[in-house]
Amino acid sequence: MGIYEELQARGLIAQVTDDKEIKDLINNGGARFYIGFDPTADSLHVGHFMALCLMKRLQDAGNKPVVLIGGGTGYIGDPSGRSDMRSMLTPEVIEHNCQCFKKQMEKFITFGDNAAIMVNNADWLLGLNYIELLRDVGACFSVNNMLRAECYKQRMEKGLSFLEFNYMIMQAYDFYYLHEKYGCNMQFGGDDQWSNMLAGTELIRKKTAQDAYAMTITLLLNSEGKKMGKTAKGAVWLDPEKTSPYEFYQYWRNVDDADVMKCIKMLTFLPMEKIQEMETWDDNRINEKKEILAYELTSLVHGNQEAQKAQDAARAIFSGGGDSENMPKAELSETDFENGQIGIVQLVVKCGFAQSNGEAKRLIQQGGVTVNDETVNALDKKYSTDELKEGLIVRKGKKHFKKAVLQ
RNA sequence: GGGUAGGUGGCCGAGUGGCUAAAGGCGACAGACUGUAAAUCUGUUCUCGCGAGAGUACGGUGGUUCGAAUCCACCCCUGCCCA
Repeated sequence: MGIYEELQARGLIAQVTDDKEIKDLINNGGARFYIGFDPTADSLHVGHFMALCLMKRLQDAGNKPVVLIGGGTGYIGDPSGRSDMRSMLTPEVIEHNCQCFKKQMEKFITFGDNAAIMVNNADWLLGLNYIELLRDVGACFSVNNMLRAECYKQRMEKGLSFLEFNYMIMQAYDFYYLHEKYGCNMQFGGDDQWSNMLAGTELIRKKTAQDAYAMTITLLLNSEGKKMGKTAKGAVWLDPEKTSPYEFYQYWRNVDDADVMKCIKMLTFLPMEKIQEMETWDDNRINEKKEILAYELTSLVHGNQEAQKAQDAARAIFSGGGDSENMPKAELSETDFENGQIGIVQLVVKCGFAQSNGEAKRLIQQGGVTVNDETVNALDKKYSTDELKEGLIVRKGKKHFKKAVLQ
């Protein structure tokens, strides 16, 4: 089974410009492909993770990846798949984000002379001359066609600035540039990128009369049709400082029943035979599947050790074992105490279970807070430094645990 | 540039001088039920305060008024129509 067939079997392929050519290209390791990442935040998230996995799969199959960091396109902001206007990022923020991306990716993909390379489109976009670009590239685009693109249609009602409208041209130019400079013949991306990617293949055809290809991967949607990888607090990040390995594990451990197999197929590197076998499993093994999913992904992102720790912690907490060793910790300092005591409200806030005192109080009043397995009802309940030195297991609701410890 | 409709809490959206910290819905959080699932039901959902209460808030800045999300002026942003 070639890589193309594997991607297909995993349900990853959404749209392709030419399935025969692409199959041929990637199955034989003939693709020099690129995927772009816009530096809109200081860490990669699950959406990027899918793209990175795809990159890894293709690299393993002998293809050469080009990681494109959108240091230049970040100045514009992609309107695709968004109903609202993007806020403009400052140059400092963009630069910072680029650096963060780079660090995280280096852990993931093999870079080197004969392996993947990383480029930043700021290097060629920022110095462009407007008039030259208009004559050189702008002439190749039909506004009529652009307006017909799905990604803009949705924005026609809400408003689309010229700045954002140009994103497609910049992305197309990237593809053209990489094609010329690095012989890049393919682009991959999320399905919401389809219009932008097509624009690139067309630009290359017009400028060079050569063919280039594009393929999009299915967006990871849950059974309700919403993008996965989002929590109440925002995205699920790959940076352990922003989303701890335990939280990361728990996110996947808690996906809907209906989404488990899809996630395993699309995100993990488990061999297809194993996955096919899992699909025949009895319904009552659903939790086993979820554990596998969570473990596999945590291990990919944070390493085996962290994955094991997260799994141990989760098992200890939910199956009643007493081991609180690997439980996420909330570390307190002497300054959190008053007269050698800390109130339950402060404790809940310190654990990150509530944003404000008021929220913490509501939680307590609703019976949502448990300390060492005892529901706390009294708002004025206090704990001593001695108790905190021992460590208290604070629980919010059923699933959120922290071990509060005084250092 | 001209005309016109708008900008309200995380989102959608009502409100058009005091009874409005602002209906309703969605989302989120908690409780019950469960399998750390879904669905359902109940409660909560700006900040501080045990509480009475106080503070901040309806694009921005000023103003009118005892009192403004609501009225006026100017500004910023968005849709639509005309140029």
